[in-house]
Amino acid sequence: MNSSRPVTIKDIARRFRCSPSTVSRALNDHPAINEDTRKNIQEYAREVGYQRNEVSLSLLNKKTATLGVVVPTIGNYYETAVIEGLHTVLQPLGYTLNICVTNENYLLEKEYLSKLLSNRTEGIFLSVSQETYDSGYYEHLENVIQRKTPLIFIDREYEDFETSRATVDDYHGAFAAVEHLITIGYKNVAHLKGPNGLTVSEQRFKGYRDCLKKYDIAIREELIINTNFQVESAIVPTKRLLDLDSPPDAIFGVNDQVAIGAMRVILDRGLKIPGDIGIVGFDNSPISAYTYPSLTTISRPGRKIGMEASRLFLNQINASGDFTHESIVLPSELIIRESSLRIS
Amino acid sequence: MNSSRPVTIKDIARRFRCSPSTVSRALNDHPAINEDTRKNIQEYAREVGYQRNEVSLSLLNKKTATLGVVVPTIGNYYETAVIEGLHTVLQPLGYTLNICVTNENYLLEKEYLSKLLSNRTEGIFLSVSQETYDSGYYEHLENVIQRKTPLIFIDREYEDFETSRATVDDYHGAFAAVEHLITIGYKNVAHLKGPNGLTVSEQRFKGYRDCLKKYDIAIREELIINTNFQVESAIVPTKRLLDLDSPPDAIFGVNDQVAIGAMRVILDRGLKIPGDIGIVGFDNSPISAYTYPSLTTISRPGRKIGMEASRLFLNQINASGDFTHESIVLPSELIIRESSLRIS
DNA sequence: ATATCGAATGCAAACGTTTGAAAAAATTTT
DNA sequence: AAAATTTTTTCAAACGTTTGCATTCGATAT
Repeated sequence: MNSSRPVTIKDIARRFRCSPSTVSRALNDHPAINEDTRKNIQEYAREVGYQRNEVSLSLLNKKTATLGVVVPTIGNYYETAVIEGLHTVLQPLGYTLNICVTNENYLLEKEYLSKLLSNRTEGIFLSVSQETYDSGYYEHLENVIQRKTPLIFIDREYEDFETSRATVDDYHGAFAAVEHLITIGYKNVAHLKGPNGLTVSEQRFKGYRDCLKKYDIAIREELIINTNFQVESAIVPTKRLLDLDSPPDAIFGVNDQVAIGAMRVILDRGLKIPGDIGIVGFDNSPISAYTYPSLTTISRPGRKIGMEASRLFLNQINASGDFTHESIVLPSELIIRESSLRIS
Repeated sequence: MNSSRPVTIKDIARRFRCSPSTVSRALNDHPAINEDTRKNIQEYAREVGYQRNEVSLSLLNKKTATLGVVVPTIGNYYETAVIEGLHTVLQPLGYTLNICVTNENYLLEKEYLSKLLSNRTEGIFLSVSQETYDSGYYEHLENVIQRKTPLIFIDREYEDFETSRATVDDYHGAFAAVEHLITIGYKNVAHLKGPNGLTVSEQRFKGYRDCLKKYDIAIREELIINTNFQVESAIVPTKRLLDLDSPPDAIFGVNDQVAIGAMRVILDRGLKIPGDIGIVGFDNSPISAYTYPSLTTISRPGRKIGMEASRLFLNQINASGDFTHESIVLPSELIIRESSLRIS
């Protein structure tokens, strides 16, 4: 078919019987170009819809103005908030964000990173996939480091790597959540944990565990059950909790989704929230304020994380020699709502 | 600093005192290359972490294997499902998806499209922003058409453009939602409408309106109030509905978020769902099955839309001359849950 | 020894753009 | 009118890779 090759600077040069350099300069308002020439060329270019081939420029300047954002999922509120934060800072600086979703899949993550490097991406924001965590392979990351492509870890990270990173203080958030439940009188706090191995899951679990320790409450293994962050994954675990001989009187969910799933099961059993069972989630997703009952939760400043991560990246590329990596940990905050208001 | 320029084919050629062509062929397993040469070069390349510069290849072949996905937002379940669908089909074919979020902003949309064209993106999936709709400007789209870059509309579209498009049957979905409410006995169905002007909003509104017509129910303007798809935006409108002299006994929300917001207000007033007021949402978002009460809704096959859109794109680029654009409309389906189970 | 052949490698152009330096053209000064 | 100066344009190289064609080098057949 009429494939209609995009018009190039050479095409325009031919049309005006001049050299490509002249056209290039004319289009870029170079002062050495005659006023008339400039006008004519610019007008013609607009007419025929000329558009600079950025690919050739990227090759020439070794700059692509493209950044990779590699995340396990974009299904949750938090991730989209992070992306929005990155976008807020970086888009105005002319960067294009290349968003890659790994679905928690190691091979896909590896492929994406390789592709980003091949495409000469100028920086990569990475929240590693669960499979990567599990497998412990990380050569694909060493590749990035070797290329000196700035790599910023978001949330999840390998402790072994020396890079900048931005995370939310999951540990203290979780601690605060559980402490809140305990101080208002709940005695048996269960935890619907995230997938094992992920920093996010483990940090929140640690917060849960250490808080119980602080209040001299023995940890009951049967009160800790895994979920996968999805609302559905909370159903069976919650039922199991309720079916225990000595069921919990409070549940700390690894995130809001899981907490909402748990609430549903509890209400279905005819139990009262927060009367019989108190619930706390994590994320402060928009919906959490409007569930019935509304959900006590821990804020998780995704947008801010994105903006901080951007800052870390910019620091790194603007560094002059004496650069050291930075670790930003943003605080998370307890937001008390109905699901944990024990009527005392 | 040590900027560590990535190693190129020329570097390798120098090292082996051979020409770049030989290196290129060796790396690509060209049969004319001596077995030893090939092995040595490949091994060395692996050692030094050589990685093909895809930018130069893009320039040479005029192929970027990159597709643009321009959407107003990625905050909702639906959009992420669409992206997942696109991804499912196109990632295995080697395409990189460049996801651009316009925040419903015309200028940003324009800028993104221009950038995608400049970067020689091979196709664009577009769900136009609200501002674009409102303003009626669409030169930025003509630009894409002129370049013959395949343009696939998702959900929202300009009727004036001749392109392929994939949409969900919002009209009949909305119709079914309202019909469901009416047939089980609700008499005064309100509608929390989406922003004016958007296809999605208007189609659902039309479904609402036409269904009332079918059952000879007069349309009461005061029962139709705008929201912006966000859960918060349903609060004030719902209160206004409940404060009417003759309040509705059912509400059809433009999406699940809005419906959930409405439910919350209604429950806060001490009214029963579905006893006093029936609720139907739209999207069948994961959370809708686990709200309390669970939400009757209309399914919206985002993943499928993404896959269909991919198919349309592939059809277009593989077409041999006699290509005509296609419009796919996927059905949406009523999913009955507790929020509309009137106890009769 | 020479022609013939096959294998292995090199040359050069191409993709589209920018840019320093050189060249050409136009203008001003002497 | 020639020289000097300024303005405008062109040349050529560069970015990294691929690829058709030519070349080189041995080896084999005559």
